[in-house]
Amino acid sequence: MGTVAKALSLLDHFSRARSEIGLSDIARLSGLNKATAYRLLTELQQGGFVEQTGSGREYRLGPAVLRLAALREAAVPLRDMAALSLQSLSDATHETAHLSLLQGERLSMLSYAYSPRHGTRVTMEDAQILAFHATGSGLAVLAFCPPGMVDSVLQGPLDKRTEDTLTDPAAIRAALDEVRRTGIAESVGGFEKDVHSHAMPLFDAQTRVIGAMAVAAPVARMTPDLKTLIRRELRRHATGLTRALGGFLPDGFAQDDPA
Amino acid sequence: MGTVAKALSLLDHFSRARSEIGLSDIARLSGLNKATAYRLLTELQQGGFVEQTGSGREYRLGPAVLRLAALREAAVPLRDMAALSLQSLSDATHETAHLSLLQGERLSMLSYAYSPRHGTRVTMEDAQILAFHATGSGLAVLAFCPPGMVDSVLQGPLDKRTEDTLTDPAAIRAALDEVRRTGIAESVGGFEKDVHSHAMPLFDAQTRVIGAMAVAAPVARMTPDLKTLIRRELRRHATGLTRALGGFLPDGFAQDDPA
DNA sequence: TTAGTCGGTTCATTATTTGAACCATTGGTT
DNA sequence: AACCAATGGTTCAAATAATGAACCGACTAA
Repeated sequence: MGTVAKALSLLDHFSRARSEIGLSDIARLSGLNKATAYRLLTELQQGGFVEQTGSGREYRLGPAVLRLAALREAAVPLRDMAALSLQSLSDATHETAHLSLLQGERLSMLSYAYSPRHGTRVTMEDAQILAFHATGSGLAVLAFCPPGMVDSVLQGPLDKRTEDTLTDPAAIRAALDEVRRTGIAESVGGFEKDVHSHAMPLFDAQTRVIGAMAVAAPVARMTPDLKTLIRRELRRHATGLTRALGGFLPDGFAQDDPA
Repeated sequence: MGTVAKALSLLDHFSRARSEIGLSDIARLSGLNKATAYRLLTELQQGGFVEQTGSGREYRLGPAVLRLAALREAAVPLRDMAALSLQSLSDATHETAHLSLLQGERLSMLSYAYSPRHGTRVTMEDAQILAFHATGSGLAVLAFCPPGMVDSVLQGPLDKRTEDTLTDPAAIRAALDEVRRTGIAESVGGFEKDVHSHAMPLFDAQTRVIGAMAVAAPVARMTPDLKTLIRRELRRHATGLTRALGGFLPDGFAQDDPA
């Protein structure tokens, strides 16, 4: 791993749950020597990517990321387009719609939209990391990843989030075949016990998968009719967003639900 | 300069005007060898900080910055607080209010608010970089920087943006003394010919300057009464925001306008 | 054809990163 | 008060990674 990659990887240890991390902790978390972590943090700090808190001397993400995000948004108004598309999808299905992006070997929530229709709904946290094997979005993305990355993910630890989580690599590979056949991934109770989610991958201009759009509904509410509606709308919206971003579905991508 | 700092500095060449940059260009802009730039970009790309466009093979900012910005916002809701405060300041003065943050040795726009009162108004671009010597915000920040940084800025090239821009280091130092005396910086026509701006610095918990809040009005509209109003409201809002962020004004900071 | 780009790659030389050990402080325990 | 185990930060010889001139093949324009 290059020095730059190490420095950037330090940033990955920040999360909603841990927004401030001390030097020794971050060294432990990253497996780097304390002196190394210190030097890297100092360089990140000079660039404004991290800063030290007033109270303790802990580190947290700095203001530079805000500036870059503003520029990214201006260059590629993905977030805005995603927000529009998700709102429309959520309105059409009356369920929670969300969108996640593939970043390296992680899948993270970008944005979501709720429907006001039902009192109960699946709630989301943005910037949350989604497990590949336990979520519809994860399976949708994995099904269209380079084979090497599938291997790498399946070799990693596969958390058994609920009793219904798929953790057997062979079973997961079978699920991926099914996703490739239909173009849509389903996960019932794999992440949260009562959540039924459908997801479809999104692609860039080289037909590489960049993330997934999904609809999540309470298991109790899922009926054959709702399922049909969700699949149709999800397909329509995800295809539209891929196109809007300048991307293309890969050749042979399943265009219609099997009859 | 460390390798990490070099990599991060590549990201600084992206702007609204240049959202996509080719390998050779970015090597030229940064003064790095093409091979070096390539390797750094590759590492940044693996981390999701840049990505290559579909059409050409040019680079642009990647999705990782969005995720980090979301986390930064969650950890330090500065942007939200700033937006509220700016709106209030703009309502009170009926002019454009804006806020910039110091990042390393650059000052960049975070956010702004317009007043609907007047047809003509000063318009802003966010993530814009502000020159220290040519803007009210820049002078406000510089007046409270460590001396070393003032020297470093004054040694750099001082762009003559308009015929009224201060470019003589001695004149600038005199202006900084005045800012320290009153707590508020003024710049008339230094950045854009017809803009009169007032700015006050913002501070963190260690009383280090972190940025500035400013009000920009057309020169034609500036009257003694408006000036008094702006100075009073700016002082009130900037002090309030510094406090809200957990910061403190330095000892001896001018609390009231000289009589 | 020629000449000048471009993105990307190679490899011997060189300069940077690395990490064990070391401070000086701090906060808790006995 | 003495002690212990943390903390953030620093040092320097040894190990490793970064560097850059030259090169490649693919384009484009003249």
